[in-house]
Amino acid sequence: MSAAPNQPTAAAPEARTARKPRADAARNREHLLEIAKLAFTEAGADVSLDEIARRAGVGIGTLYRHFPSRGAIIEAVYRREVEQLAEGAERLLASLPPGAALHEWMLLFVDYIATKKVIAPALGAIGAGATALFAASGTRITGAMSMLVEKARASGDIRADTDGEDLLRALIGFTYGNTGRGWEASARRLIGILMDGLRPVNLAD
Amino acid sequence: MSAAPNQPTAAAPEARTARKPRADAARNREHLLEIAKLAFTEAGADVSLDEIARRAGVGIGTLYRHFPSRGAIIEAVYRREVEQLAEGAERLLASLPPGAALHEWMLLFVDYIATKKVIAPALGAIGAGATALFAASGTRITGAMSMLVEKARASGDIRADTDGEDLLRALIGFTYGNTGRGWEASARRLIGILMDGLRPVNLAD
DNA sequence: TGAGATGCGGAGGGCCTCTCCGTTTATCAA
DNA sequence: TTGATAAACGGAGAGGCCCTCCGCATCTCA
Repeated sequence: MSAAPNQPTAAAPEARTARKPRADAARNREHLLEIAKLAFTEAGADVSLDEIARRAGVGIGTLYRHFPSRGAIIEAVYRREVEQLAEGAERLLASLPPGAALHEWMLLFVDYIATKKVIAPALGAIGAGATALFAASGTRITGAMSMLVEKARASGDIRADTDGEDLLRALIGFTYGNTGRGWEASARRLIGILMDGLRPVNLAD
Repeated sequence: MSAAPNQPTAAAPEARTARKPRADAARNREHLLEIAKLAFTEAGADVSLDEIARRAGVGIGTLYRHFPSRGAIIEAVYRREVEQLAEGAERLLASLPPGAALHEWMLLFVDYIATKKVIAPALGAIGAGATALFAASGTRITGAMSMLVEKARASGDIRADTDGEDLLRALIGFTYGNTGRGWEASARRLIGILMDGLRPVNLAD
């Protein structure tokens, strides 16, 4: 390969993502992920990709350029869920008192589990890499939870002896075994009770 | 229930299965399960059913009469694995000293996990009932393990303070997290070490 | 041994995944 | 502003898979 400089003359603004994603392409990609998540949760992990493309209002070719296989789009949806959940912690902390942020974030967690439940089997079928993917997402989520708990303890919104990992285990317990219809409502109720229990001991009472 | 005798005149040999499975049908069913297990473990849980039928040397219609859906055959293979593992405990106890039987059975367990790893994602996709199925199989396996440990303790082949559930947890630990190539060999080595550690304390040493 | 029940095989319909390529559209230099 | 050009779009179609259906073969029992 010769070293022909086929780059543009000026140094392009590299700070975006890679080089220059066309505007419509970025929009379509994001929109596809949004629609795909809805489709997966509503109709199960084996929705046809034709249907996702149709619902998103794009051609099937467009879907396949962005996600070259069924596994790729499932994995992308899952990654996006984890990312949104982790970012949600920071967003909530910026606009709410730490205790309320923790409460809201645990409710977000219920939605996360809802999609994870649907997607996990399909991801498992992909096989290689799925374990590593789950491990990475676990770390990301543990980190978010730790940050929330730390801030809420520092502000005195929750008891000083609260442990982030304990809380995460409780959340998993609230959501994981439940298979019946109302499991999401049940989980939300339990989160409310848990938050009540986390209130610091009030010496004035 | 009234006692209307719609049975054949003589008391038929009911001990087989239900009423009268035709010989060739029973043969085909068993053979299909055997081939299906091989196909699943070799080529993953998404082998085409056409291929399973072809490998088994029967028509696709035959496969579908015995197992009306993809889920049905996967579940049947899994049930058969559990059953063979549980029966293996009794078979081994009948032909070996209890300690050796326990050792051999734990090696069988490695094979069981190997197929379970492949099949679990596909079973998960079936959704309803999968949880109950796993629970039932867990009970069956725990029972087999308890029996083996009890006999081996009674005969003095292993230490008297051995706990069956501990051993099962150890086995799961040996096999579950491992995803790399050589995990089966590793598990077998660990089982050997575990058995060494289970030898009763020899006062004469 | 023969009649009827039971099981077998595989062609084919319908759906799904993924590829390929002509057409459309965004970007950028002049 | 205006072309020129590279990037992205759309959808027809190939190939494969799941499952059904039904005429034929085989087993079972009187």
